[in-house]
Amino acid sequence: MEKTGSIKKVLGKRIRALRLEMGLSQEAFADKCGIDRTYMSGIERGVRNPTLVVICAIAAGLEMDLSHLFMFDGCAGKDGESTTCDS
Amino acid sequence: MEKTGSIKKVLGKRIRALRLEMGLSQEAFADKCGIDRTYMSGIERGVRNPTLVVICAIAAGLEMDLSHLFMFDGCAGKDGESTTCDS
DNA sequence: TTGTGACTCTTAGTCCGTC
DNA sequence: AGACGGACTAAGAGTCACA
Repeated sequence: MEKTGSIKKVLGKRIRALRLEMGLSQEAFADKCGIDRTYMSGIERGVRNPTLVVICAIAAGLEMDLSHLFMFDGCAGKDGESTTCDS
Repeated sequence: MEKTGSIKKVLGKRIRALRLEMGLSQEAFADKCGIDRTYMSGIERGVRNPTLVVICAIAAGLEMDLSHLFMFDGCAGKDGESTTCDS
């Protein structure tokens, strides 16, 4: 395990960007997700490796679908080419 | 934490369905993803709570994008309504 | 307002089996 | 082929004080 060293960072950046779009502080957002502030900090910085249920809670806090949360860049131009994981 | 009791089951079913589409056995697929046979069994049955990197490894094993892995049903009919987590 | 190290407790994840 | 259990090690969950 622990190839895929970057997915955590990529997701963290994505979460942070989305949080900022909502105009929430880390603390306010963490609270909304039911997660500790410092834990959220670690996730955004990509140093934590959250589990499915935590990711799901974050998606809920973002009021967003899980599939949308993982649309990092090439959201949906054609069909099958966007974020094939592991950078 | 541990609301969202069903996301694990939903994802597990999705993974199993996709694996079967590929015509792989649980063991062969687990091997392809680089994770343990029994662990994969638990994930498919929804009793395990895999981490981001494991989910990513599975997506890679499915030769599929993470965002696509989480498109459970209403893939993209309208816009914002498909799998808003936590059933 | 956020980053970070350290900490406890739980669980992710592996490996051995049996049914 | 896959469900399920036990035992184990590594790592995540969740929290704190402090910068």
